[in-house]
Amino acid sequence: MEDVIRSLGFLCLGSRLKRIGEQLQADTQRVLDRLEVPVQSSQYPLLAALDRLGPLPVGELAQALGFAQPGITRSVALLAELGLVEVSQSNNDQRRRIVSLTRTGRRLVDVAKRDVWPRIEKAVADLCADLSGPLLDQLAAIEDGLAAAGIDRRVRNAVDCVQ
Amino acid sequence: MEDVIRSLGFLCLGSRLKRIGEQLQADTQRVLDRLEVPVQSSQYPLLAALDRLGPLPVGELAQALGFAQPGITRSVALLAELGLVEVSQSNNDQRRRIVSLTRTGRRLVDVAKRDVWPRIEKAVADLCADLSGPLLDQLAAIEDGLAAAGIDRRVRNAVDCVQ
DNA sequence: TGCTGTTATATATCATGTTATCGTTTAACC
DNA sequence: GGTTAAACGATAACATGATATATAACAGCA
Repeated sequence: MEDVIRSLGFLCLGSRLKRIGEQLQADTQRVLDRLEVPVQSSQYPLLAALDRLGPLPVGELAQALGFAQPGITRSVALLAELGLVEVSQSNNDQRRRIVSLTRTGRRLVDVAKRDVWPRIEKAVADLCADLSGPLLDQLAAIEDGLAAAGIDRRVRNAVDCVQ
Repeated sequence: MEDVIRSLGFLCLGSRLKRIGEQLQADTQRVLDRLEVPVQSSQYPLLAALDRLGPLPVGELAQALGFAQPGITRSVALLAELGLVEVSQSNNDQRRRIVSLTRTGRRLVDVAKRDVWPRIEKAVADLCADLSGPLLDQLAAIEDGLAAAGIDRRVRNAVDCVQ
């Protein structure tokens, strides 16, 4: 059956990018599920931002991640519920709420940086390794590659290899 | 301020693709809003699929578009409410519900194909025209291009040019 | 000092994708 | 032919993005 989104080319590029992005997130989620980490894959960018940049107020976190502020507020509330981040009032400006990693969050990030993120990054990099040429061709190659073996399977294969 | 998603490269490729896709859809939506077309940009792929492939049951529509079936069921209900598609029972299989364009839907698609889609496609194609090289570089160029002038502005410029 | 406008965050609501599951219809097989 | 399995689509519940707007705190100036 014809893949209409693919056939339509540039006209539906937005839908297509979202579709690929969602598959990547879902695959990554399966990797995390197997490792029994209690965080959704979509929350990791926020943790990584705090790791890289240190404690930040909500607005700057939104800016650093390129998402709208209400989404960040929600993510922060969720991660605070899990005990991974905490929020403190700014001293000199009562409006600002500074988000920082808790001790638990710090530990999770350190473990992830050491054991998990490199594997995922490598699997995605492999998927995109030999790509060249026009964008639409590269996207098609990624879709085909994911259909052949998702990120979770690529990570698992690499892990199995080590063991 | 550092763009963390961009800095993380392949690790956050999923989030990044979704982010770009959403901006493209939002820009396209603004073009449609100006033209006072009563359909969300994300519904056009479904209409285009019916246009290309003819009447289809829900499941095959989902397959052709590469989305999960419940999303298609919802979109079809929405477009039926707007009078753009209609649903009829299959003769030989009472489970299948065949979706087809109504006369109004047909007219909308014909107008869009003639007047709207080519402009959007051209604006997106221009945005991606000179790209080459590794995927992440191309994505960065697209993000920069969209920040400089979104799809809606590129379409408007082209239209203004004609007038 | 008190009014006014701006900024930072929270909340409400919507859009659009997902998985899991249910009821109905069909098909397969003894 | 009747039981069992599979297929189709609807529904429920959730995830994660958006926009619009309300609330509270700050800043500037008469």
